[in-house]
Amino acid sequence: MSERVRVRFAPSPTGHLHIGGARTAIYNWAFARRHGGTFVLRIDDTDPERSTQENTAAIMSALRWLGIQWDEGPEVGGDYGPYFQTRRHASYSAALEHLKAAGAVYPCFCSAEDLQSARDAARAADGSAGYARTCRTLPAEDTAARVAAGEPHTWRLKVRADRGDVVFDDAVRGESTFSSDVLDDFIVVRSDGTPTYNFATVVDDAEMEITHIIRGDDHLSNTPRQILVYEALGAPIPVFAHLSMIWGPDGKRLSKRHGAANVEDYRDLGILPEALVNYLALLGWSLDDKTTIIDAETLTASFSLERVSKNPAVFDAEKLEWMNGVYLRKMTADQFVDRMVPLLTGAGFMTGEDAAQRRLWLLELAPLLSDRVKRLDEIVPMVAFLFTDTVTIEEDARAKILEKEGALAALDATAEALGALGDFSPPAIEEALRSVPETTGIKTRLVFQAVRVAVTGSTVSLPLFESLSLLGKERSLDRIRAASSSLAD
RNA sequence: GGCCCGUUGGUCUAGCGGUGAGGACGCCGCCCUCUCAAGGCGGAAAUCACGGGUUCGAAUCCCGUACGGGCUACCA
Repeated sequence: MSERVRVRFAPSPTGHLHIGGARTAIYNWAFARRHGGTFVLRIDDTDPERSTQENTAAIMSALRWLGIQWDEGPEVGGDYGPYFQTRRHASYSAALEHLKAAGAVYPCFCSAEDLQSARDAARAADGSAGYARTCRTLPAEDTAARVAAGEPHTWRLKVRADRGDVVFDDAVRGESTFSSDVLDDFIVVRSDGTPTYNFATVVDDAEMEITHIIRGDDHLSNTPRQILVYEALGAPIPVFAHLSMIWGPDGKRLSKRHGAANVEDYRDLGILPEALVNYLALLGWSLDDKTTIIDAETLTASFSLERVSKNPAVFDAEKLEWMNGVYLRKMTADQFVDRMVPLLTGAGFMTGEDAAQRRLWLLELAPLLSDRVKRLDEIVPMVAFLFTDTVTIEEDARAKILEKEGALAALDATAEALGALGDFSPPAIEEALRSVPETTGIKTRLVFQAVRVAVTGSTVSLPLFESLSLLGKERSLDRIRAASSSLAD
C-alpha cells in the first residue's frame, strides 16, 4: 500500500444522499486522508430514466454539509475527468474497440425476450441462470456481416474457458472465491451502444487509476465479473473492500420506509453534521474498545479497513440523537446562538436584525437550551413563551398546579415580591421567590410551579429564574397577574 | 432455486487460544435539583445462533446446520 492511494465515491443520482451512501463516502474519504491519497467523486449517471441533475446537486450539497470534501470531481475538476459517466462515452467505446481487437468480446444477437425465457427455463431446470453462450460460437464472418448490416446486438465479454475460479482478497471480508461456472459471458455493451454498469465502472476506475474500491456489500457478487473486465482490459486490479449494509430496525436495508433515510432528513431534524459523521463512522468501524466520540481529525488520522466490521449494522436513531446532544453541549454559547438564530427567525420569533441587536440576550438563553436539547428542532417549542405576548396555559397544568390550594396566594405574593425588584437578574429573582414560602408558609415547590405555569403555560420549562429574567419584569408580572385573576373568577 | 456474505446483551461494538467476556446507546434505581434536562454513582441485561470436531484449554481455529441479508437484468 505504499503506492499512492486513489479512492472514489460513485453515487448514481437516482435519489438524494442516502445514509448508507454517506457512510460509504465517509469511509472512502477517511481512507484517502489517512493515506495522504486522493478522494474522487464520480457521478454514475448512466441510468437516464432515473438520474437527475437535481439529485446530483443534492448529493453534492449533502456531502459538503457533512464536511466531506472531494479532491477531484464535479465542480473541482481534476486530471482524470470528466467525472460524469454520461460524458465518458469516448472511453467506453475505446475500451470496447480494444476488447474487440483483442478478441475478448463478441456480438450477441439474442433478443431480451429470448434471454429471459432461456433464463427462466434454465433456472427451473437446474438452478443455473447464466447465459448459455449461444452466440459465442457463431462464425466470425457471419457475425461481422450481421453487425455491418445493422442487426441489433449487444457485446458480451468472452470469458476464457480456462479462467478457473476468481479469487480475490477483500480488505474487509478476507479471501472470497467465486466458482468459474457461475461466470457467464455477460453483456458489457447494450444494443443501444451504452455500457452496462459492470463495464462502465471498471473502465472508469481503471482510467482514473483507482487503487481501492470501498463500496457497499451489494456489489460483492459483481466483483468477479469486474475482475474479468480488468483482466480483459489488461488493467491492474484494485483492492476491494465491501462494506456491509445498514439496516432498519426490522433487519431490512434502511429506506424511507423506516422514516428518515437521507442525509438531509437528518439535517432538517436538527442533527449536526459532525454528529452524523461521528455516528456513521462508528457504525461499522471502531477505533478501539471504548471510543464513542471521535472528531473528523482523529477519524481521518486513524481510519483503517482492517477495523471495519463484517456484519450489517442496525441504524439506531436514538443513539444518533444522544450523540448529537453531546456535540450540542460541546458548542460554545456563540456557536449555539449561530445555530439557533435561523430557527428563531424561521419561526417568526424575531428578525435577523433583532437577533443581532439582542445577541447578548441570546447568549444568556443558549446555555439553558444546550443542556436540554438533543436536536435543534426542539428549540422552538422550548422558547416560544419568550416571544409571545400572552401564554396559553395547558389544561392539566392548570388543574394540577394552579387550582391547588395556596396557588392563588402564592401568585399574588410573588407578584408583590417581584414588583418590588429593581434588579431583575436571576439571583435577585431567586431571592425574591424564595422569600415567598417564608412569608406565606406555602410550600416552595408549589410556589415555583405555580409561577412556572403562569409564566410559561407548562409544568415543564427552562429554569425559572432565568426564564423570568429573560422574559423581563413587565411581561412576567403581567402573566402572573393574569393567571391570578383568572383563578379569582 | 443457484451463488456469495454474515451471526458477541434490545442496538452499535471490543475481543483475534487461557478475561469475572470490556465500552457506548437505551432501560431501571439513587444522588444533585425550582420543573425538565444535563451531570455523578450504581444496577439489570450475552448459555458469544446451534451441533460437531481440533486442543490441556475455545467467543476466538475447522466442518456442518439454522436463521438473516445480498446478488442472480441489455438497473446501478
